[in-house]
Amino acid sequence: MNYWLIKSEPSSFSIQDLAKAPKKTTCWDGVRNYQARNFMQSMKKGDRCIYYHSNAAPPAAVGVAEVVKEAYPDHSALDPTSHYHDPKATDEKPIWAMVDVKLVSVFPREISLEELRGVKALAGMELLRKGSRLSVMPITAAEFRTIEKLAAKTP
DNA sequence: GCCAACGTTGGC
DNA sequence: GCCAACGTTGGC
Repeated sequence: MNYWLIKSEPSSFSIQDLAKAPKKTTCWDGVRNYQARNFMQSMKKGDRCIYYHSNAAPPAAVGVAEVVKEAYPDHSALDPTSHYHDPKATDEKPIWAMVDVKLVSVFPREISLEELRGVKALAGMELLRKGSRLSVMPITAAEFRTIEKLAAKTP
């Protein structure tokens, strides 16, 4: 099993939205970055993802989701009315991919970016690199567990 | 293949 | 709203 961190802007789709979604599941569409797409394509069913709120006040790790469907074409790229439409995408070459993720848990408290930065065991995470903009990134099992433990205890 | 211009991300 | 960092585009 592999571990990942996935970003979403709560104003567009928050973890609370995921909790309210049918079967608490959503397709992770709209990824338009090749590196992030490639990471998504290597996701396996059962992999766990830290759900992270970007562009939030404060930006924070807010819960855990599970991959329930492996990469398949992102149909929003083919939809001219979609905000995520990509004119270069075709049925034969959809270019972009998405996975389905299901909510596992909403953390009892959010762990802000500021707090994450203060944790030594997390110092190697891509998320904390200056200028990091990747919306899907791998993390280690140790990092995943560290974040889970942080969420469970009061600061 | 270089690189300037531009658009986007995301923290603050 | 600002702006730094980055990715993409397109002229050459």
